[in-house]
Amino acid sequence: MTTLPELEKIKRCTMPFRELNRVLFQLRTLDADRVGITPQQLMVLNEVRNNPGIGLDQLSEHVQLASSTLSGIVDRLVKSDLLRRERSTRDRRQLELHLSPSGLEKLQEAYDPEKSVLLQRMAVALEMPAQDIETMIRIQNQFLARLRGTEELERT
Amino acid sequence: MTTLPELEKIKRCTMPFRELNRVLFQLRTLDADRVGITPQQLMVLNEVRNNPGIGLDQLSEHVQLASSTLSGIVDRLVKSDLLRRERSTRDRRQLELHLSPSGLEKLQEAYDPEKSVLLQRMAVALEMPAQDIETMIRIQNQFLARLRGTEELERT
DNA sequence: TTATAACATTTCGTATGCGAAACATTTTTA
DNA sequence: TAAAAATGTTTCGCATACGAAATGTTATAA
Repeated sequence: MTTLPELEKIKRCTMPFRELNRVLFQLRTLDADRVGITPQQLMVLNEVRNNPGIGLDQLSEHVQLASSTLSGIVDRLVKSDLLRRERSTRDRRQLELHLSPSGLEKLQEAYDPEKSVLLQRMAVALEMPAQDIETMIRIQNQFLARLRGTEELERT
Repeated sequence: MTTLPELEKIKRCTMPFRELNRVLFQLRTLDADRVGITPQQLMVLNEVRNNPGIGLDQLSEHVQLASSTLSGIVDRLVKSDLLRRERSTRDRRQLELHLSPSGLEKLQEAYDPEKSVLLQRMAVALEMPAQDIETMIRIQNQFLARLRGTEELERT
């Protein structure tokens, strides 16, 4: 059986990851609530604004959610007139997602730099030394690669 | 409006966190499926095994889930005879959770070091230089503190 | 050219996951 | 001592969240 000290080490390594996702969710919820959508919807709107015409499979990679999950979120956003869903004429399997005018407005209101709690807290977080942030990301990606069993590919 | 480069930087910093949680979930799912429970149930069983008698509010902190969420997960685990739920005699608001014999057995089977994908991949990940892991955790905690607006407390 | 495989999305069933509200209990305040 | 506040848990309503299966479409193999 894996020893308790080993389990504690695992715990210690993985807790910051769980904690950060939770904090992000809560900060995003503050902005989302203010404009009457959910935090996941806000995240999706933001991602579509940054990648107009994106399909579900790509969006899935960008936001790290299953495509089945995204299908439902997108459905609700389309029904609320915040997103437009089109089929690609080149490949009818593929969706092309776009923000609607009211979706863009909603996004701009949520992420108004003077009101957005998420953006303000992120700005503070990103004031950390750039070298520290780069180091953290580098080690995280190495850690991830090992967990995935793809560590060879990350050795650069 | 927050500039695109700033949004991309935010994205770059937060993606590893989302990715790691997803990978952890998927690895835990492999172990959980093998013994017929869900990944969250497995995580809760593990935490209760390491903290016998723990209550929901404490458990909430340990696993970073809302107590309302945990209430449901515990309910299902009790119904499956994998956990025992008792009320504290000192404070009747407080639960005291314990693994049942079959819960312990299920946990040991899931986290059998020779079968557990999560433990094996974690072992590989933890073979990274200890200094790297410490550095990652330190910077993550500083990042978290800033996001929470409690960065003063982390300055040591 | 046809059959098979792969891809992208949707649907389904079940388990989360959250915050707010409700309830019971304990602690603190007046 | 009684009222108010705080704590711990449960319930509620709704939105995820996932993997598996189904569906339609495109690409590849035979």
